[in-house]
Amino acid sequence: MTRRAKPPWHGCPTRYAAGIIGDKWCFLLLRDVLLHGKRSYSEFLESPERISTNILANRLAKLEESGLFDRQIDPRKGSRVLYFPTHKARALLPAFLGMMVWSTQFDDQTEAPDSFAATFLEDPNACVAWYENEIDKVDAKISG
Amino acid sequence: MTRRAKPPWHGCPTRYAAGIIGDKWCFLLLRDVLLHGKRSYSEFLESPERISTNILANRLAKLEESGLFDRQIDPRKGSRVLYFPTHKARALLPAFLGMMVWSTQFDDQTEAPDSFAATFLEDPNACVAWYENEIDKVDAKISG
DNA sequence: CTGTATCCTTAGGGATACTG
DNA sequence: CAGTATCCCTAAGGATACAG
Repeated sequence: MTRRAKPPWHGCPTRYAAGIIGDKWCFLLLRDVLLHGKRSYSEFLESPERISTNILANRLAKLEESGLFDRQIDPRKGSRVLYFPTHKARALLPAFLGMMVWSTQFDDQTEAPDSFAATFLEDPNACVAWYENEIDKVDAKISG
Repeated sequence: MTRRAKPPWHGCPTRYAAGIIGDKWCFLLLRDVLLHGKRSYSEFLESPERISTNILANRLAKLEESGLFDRQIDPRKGSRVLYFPTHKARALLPAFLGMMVWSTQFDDQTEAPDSFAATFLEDPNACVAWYENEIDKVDAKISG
C-alpha cells in the first residue's frame, strides 16, 4: 500500500458503525436479514435470542430510520409487513462475513461449518457475491 | 463458489461475535487497540466517548478473559500496565476495516479520509497487512 | 498511573396484556 | 400478524472519592 504515515486515525469512522453494530439487537437483526433470509416481525421473534416485542419494534424503527431496513407492506397479504435489507445494509456483508470467519476460527462453541472460513479467505469477493445472490433470491421469491 | 445450498445458516457463528463486538464499549476498546495504537488505561480513558473508570476496568477484564487483550506490566515502568492485542484480536482487523469502509461510504458525518475505501477495496489483504505492521511497530516501540 | 469502591440514576429490556 | 402500551425491575453505567 502506498499510503502516508497517518491513516484514518483522525475522526475515526468506526464510531458510526459502533452505534449500529455495537448494539446487540441491531447486530442480530442485521444478521437475520442478511444471512438468515428473515424478513418479517414474526420471523425475527423466533430467533433463539428471544427478543421481546417492544425491543423488536424499537430496533426495527431504528434500523429503518438509519436507512438499513426498507419497510414494506406485503404485496400479497396486506396485513403482513416486510423488512428488506437496503443497499446500505447489504454493504455490511463483507464485515459480517469477516466476523463469521473470525468466530469459526476462535470460538470453540461454534463447530466450524465445513470449510467456510477457508472458502471465504480463498476468495472473499466471490463469497460476498454468493450471499448477495441468496438475498436476491429471497427477495424475489417474496415479491412474487 | 462451489457450495451446497445450505451455508452456515445453522448454529450461526455470529452470535459469538455479537457477544463481544455487539457491545459498544468492547467495540470501541478494540478499535483503540487495533487502529489507534492505544495500550494503556489512561489512553483508553482519553477517548472521545468518555468511558468511565469502572466500566473500563470491567471491559478490560472481559477482553482479557476472552483472550483478546494481553495484560502486561510495562517493562520500563512498573506502575504502568499495558494491554496488547492478541493474535485473536488482530484477526478481527479485516472485519473492523470492513466496518470502517462501510462508515466512510454511508455516514455523512465522517468525512471520507481521502481514498481510504478505494484503497481498501482495491487490495484488502495489503490494507490489513499495513495495519498489522502498524500494530507491530507500536508494540515493538513499547517493548523497547 | 491503574485501578477499586460506592452511590445513585436512568435506560434497557423482560413479561404480559391488549389492539387493528 | 404486527405491532402498542404498561408495569416493573434489574443491571448498566456516570460521577466521584479513594487506594496501592
